[in-house]
Amino acid sequence: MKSGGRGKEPPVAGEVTGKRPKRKCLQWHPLLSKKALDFSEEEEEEDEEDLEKVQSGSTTEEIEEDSSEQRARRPMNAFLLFCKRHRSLVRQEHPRLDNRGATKILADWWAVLEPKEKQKYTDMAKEYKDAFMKANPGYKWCPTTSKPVKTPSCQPVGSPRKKVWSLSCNSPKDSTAKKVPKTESLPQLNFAMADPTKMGGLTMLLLAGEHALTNREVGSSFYCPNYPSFVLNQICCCTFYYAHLKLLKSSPSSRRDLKGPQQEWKLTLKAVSNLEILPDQKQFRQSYHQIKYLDHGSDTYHFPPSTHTSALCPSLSCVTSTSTDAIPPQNSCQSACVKRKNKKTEEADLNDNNEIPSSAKRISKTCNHLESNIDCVFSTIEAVARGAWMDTEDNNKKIHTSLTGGKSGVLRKKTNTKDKTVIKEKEEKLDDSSGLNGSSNVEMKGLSDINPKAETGAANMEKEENEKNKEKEKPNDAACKANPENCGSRKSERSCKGALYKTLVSEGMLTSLRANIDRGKRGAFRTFDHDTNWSQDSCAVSQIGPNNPKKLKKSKSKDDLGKLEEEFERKFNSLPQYSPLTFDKKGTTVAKKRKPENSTTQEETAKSAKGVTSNKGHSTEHKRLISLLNVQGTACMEMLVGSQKRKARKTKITHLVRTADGSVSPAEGDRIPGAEDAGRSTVAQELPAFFSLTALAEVAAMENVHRDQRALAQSQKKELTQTPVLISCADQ
DNA sequence: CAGAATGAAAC
DNA sequence: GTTTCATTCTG
Repeated sequence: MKSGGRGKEPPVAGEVTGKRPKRKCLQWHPLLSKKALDFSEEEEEEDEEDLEKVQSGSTTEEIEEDSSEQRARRPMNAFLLFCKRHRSLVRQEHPRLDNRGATKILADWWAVLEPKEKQKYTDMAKEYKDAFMKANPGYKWCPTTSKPVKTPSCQPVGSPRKKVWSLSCNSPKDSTAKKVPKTESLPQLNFAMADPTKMGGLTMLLLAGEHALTNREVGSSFYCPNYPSFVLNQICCCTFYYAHLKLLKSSPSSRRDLKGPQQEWKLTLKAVSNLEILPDQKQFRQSYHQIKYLDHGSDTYHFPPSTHTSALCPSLSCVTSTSTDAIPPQNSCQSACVKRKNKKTEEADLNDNNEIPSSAKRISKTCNHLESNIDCVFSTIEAVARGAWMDTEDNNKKIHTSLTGGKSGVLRKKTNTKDKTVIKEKEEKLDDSSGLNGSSNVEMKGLSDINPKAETGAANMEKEENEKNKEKEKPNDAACKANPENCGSRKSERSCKGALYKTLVSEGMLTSLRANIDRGKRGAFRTFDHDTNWSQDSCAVSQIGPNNPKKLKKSKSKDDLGKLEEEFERKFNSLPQYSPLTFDKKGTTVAKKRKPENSTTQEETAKSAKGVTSNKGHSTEHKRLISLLNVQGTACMEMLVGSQKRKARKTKITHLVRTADGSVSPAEGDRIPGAEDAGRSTVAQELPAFFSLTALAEVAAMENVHRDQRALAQSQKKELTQTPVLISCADQ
């Protein structure tokens, strides 16, 4: 029954039931519309040229006038802007929270935000919308049913996730359009650009990815299908190491004792497998930065030639030791390949081995800062692994087929990113033809100056990494493009790098990656730097941007576009970024009983109930969970007051009947007014006692009864282990 | 790919 | 009133 809901149906199904057909919208791009430039009254000449260039550059056939308008993606509303701006913060604050949980928190934050504070966002959203509407005069938010729908694949410009925006260039503060010097031509904001403050470790990633490709013959286990992320982690440990060896090797004081990739690979394996567990936070951090230095190619740090391995070991050992027990010195990857399914099972196994109650252990683990650090590396590595692996797959049909039956984790990414990758390749070309090549890099560099104060030297290193990377990319770039057939399937190192990077960006990997790194950092000195950090952070982040970037631009014709993108980016970045503390305070004042992790708890609540009811009975499991819910019942009821959640769709509501004992049971046609709102703010006051969490849980469960089965299995499994952790975290 | 949220627009 | 779809990204 939910099928008609928000799930994106194939756009082709023109007339399903009575509902509007869903269509895939193309990201709106000013270049898609002749009118694109209208909104900024004066300055369009040069842009027009660029426009034509680009349009002719792309395969023009797919851009029909009307379809382009129809396809354009909606501009973000204020809340979405807010989300985009703050999601990473939420994720920093709640590292264990999944994205949906983060969204909930964001909603809560948004809810407690004062109108004045929201204003900037609403203003900007309005600007976006206005600009958008000018560019797409007849744009229909919800496309009319009759229009023919095109396949999603025919997106002319840009990847699904890479957006270029255009809007009038007034600052967010002056909501009245047209304050800005019109010399600023069409401003464009590439909204999907990775947050410049989160671009760290790129070179590292790219090198790793490179290695994954170039050395796959050597490490034959690379071909292992069904690669669990754990194994990918392993691989990337090696990759990591290799990358740095390589760097060492190429340094002036190059060491000649390594001959060829084979030996290097062996050395890497050996190094990785012989590591000891060194869960020392300081050491880890140190090593981490050492690696960065290395990666960065800085001369300021030299490993003693004979001890470089041990110098690098700590970080590696941290990674490997968390992810696995001792690895056999040889064939570590191969053995690992069949060993474990994923990181989580992995953890479980570890816990079992140690005979520590898993919940207890998790609790302590969760609160362990060291884990944050490790996690951040894990994330990094995993991101690399996925990207690299994907590229490898792209590049090699053999692999592709072998992987087809692979595990969902890997596969998902693959399929998900594949067409995107193709599109991006296209886009890349397009950028070239329009002379835009490198603009993003330039922008990145410029924007990378916008570092929050929290950023330390590491950030600077990363900034420089970006520069370096920019230069590194060029030569191979040409090589890639020389071969037209390469588009869509990777053939060169560079394209792999590029694809890896782009994949990371498009998937938000870099953001989360960097967020993870920050998370690690923050975790390390959270106690003392938290407050000060955030107190100035909000606006400090924003202001720095505008100055530097301009100088960094070298390309002339793309200067405008680059500038514009930059302008948009700046604008977005200039949106206030509120400290989690702010919301905590607000939260306590607005809703007294709000708990830090309430959203999570609720989510878990629903999850748990969902999983349980599939059993059709009130198992002990069920009882446990219900009681667990009731324990927090009061608090949760209070918590619900704070946020104003959207009413559930009627079609999604399983109607409820209140029974004599006050519990709620589902019934088909007989809904008590307000029952559907049991979880909503307004009703909470009116029905304080009747709708216990048990009831809510059941409601949630009933509403989800028809949902996919695999989620059930998953949640059933997970809730058992994770619920206690979440609760405990709420208290910390 | 679903989904978590809010909001704008179109039914 | 209801539905769609913008955002992100985990499961």
